[in-house]
Amino acid sequence: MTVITRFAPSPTGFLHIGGARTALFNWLFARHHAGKFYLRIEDTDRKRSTKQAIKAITDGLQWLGLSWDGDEIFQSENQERHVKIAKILLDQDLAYPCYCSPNELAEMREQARAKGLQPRYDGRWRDRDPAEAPPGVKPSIRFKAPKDGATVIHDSVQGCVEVDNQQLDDMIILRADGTPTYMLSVVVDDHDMGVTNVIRGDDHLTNAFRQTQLYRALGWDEPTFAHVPLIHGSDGTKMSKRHGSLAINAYQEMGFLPSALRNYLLRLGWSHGDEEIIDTDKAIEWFDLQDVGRAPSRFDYNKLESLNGHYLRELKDDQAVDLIEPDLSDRLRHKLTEEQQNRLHAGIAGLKPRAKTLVQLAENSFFYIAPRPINIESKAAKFLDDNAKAYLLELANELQDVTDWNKENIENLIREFANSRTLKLGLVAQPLRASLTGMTVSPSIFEVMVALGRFETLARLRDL
RNA sequence: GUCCCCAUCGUCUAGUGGCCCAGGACAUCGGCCUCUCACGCCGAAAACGGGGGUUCGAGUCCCCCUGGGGACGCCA
Repeated sequence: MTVITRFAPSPTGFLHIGGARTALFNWLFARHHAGKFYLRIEDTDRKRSTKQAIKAITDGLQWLGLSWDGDEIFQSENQERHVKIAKILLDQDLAYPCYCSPNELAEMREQARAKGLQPRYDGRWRDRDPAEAPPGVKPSIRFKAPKDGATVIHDSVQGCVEVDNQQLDDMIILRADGTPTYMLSVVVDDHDMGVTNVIRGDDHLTNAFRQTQLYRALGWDEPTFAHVPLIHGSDGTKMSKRHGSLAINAYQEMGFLPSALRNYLLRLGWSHGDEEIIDTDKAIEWFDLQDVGRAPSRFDYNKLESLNGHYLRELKDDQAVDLIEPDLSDRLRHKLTEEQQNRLHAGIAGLKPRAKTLVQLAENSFFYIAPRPINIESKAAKFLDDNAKAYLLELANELQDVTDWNKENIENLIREFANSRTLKLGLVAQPLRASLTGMTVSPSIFEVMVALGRFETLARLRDL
């Protein structure tokens, strides 16, 4: 049997970090088993679903590199089918109309809570003659859930979990306006799509029991469930839009790489021995639901950053330049000239290990393309007193005559220059760095000079 | 409140009864490298929530407590 998974977000907001991990796990599981991974947009709540949210979700998945099979599926398009199934349940006396008003229900819940019971529907219309229905009230349709015994699920992550059927009330499957509810729609769609493994957040665990009852009532095979623990914010509670969880594109804007985010998310709740750096091929090869932990985890920005630094260093020089070029030309407010691109390509290798994010990489490389005279940070300016400026000018004159402008020659000349004046190398290098980069921190100053080229180097020195 | 789930360094985790006076990674703190800062390398500090069992032996199994989380919608 081919494995079929699905990611089923509701388009009421952006794709956040928890959703992204759920999608990743579904994707990984399907790819590992050479199965299918579908995207189903759960847009049955038309009031809250938006086009922007759908786009944010698909863009986010694409950016993360999680490609789904076939076209995305819109749950709202299957409504007729959902209603049809509800009718079948009704015909088979597995569902019934309920004429309770929302107020009545609220009261019921309140009373149950007061008595220390789980707030739930008491089933008052379950066996009542519909002839007693109050006039003019459209009923909702409720599923006739088993009253005795217990429902057990064998969850790939949570193991064997059992709940007393008394805890589960008769859920609404069709609203008073005739539209299907989530609980019905998921079951029907998952069945119709042939979903074999439902991998989703832990917050759905209790739903799994109700859904299981529905599968059984319908005589359908149940999928295997896998409820993955949630990702918590730094305070240890569920992440939400107002609480620590950012849209996936926020991570993109902060300069994170999809590869880093995938690796990070994978290791949050899943492990493979002591492995930390896991590329996507390895992830597909190793991923298994058995290795997903049962405890919730907290989001750790530092670790993400560290991983990002790793993947940044692994980038080919050309790729790295391509990735920061849009940012750079924004700062410049024009496209990069060929000369600027050349300097970047020459300097990028020295820049990569010094950045954790693309944003930092762009920031740190700006000095290469900055128009003269370059801006000198105040901390850097402190290195440029009159004394320093004087010997920097002398140095410029010596540099002018270097026959072959390469790192070795430049370094030799500068070391010799410092030696002859009994200056420590740092006393020359720091002012040099300040005048050439405008900063106190940069890659090796000799590399910088090579990347800048002789003309620009001398010009910057003489700008002082 | 009721039900369900969870519990190893600050964080993510390894650990499936003896290999663990608990290993890795991030972060932290030292050191090396060194023209600055990173990278890299070396090293340090840092955890099995508590109490009962079971067993020759428990981080690993059972029970209780405590703590945390999630679910209890005509939302998904």
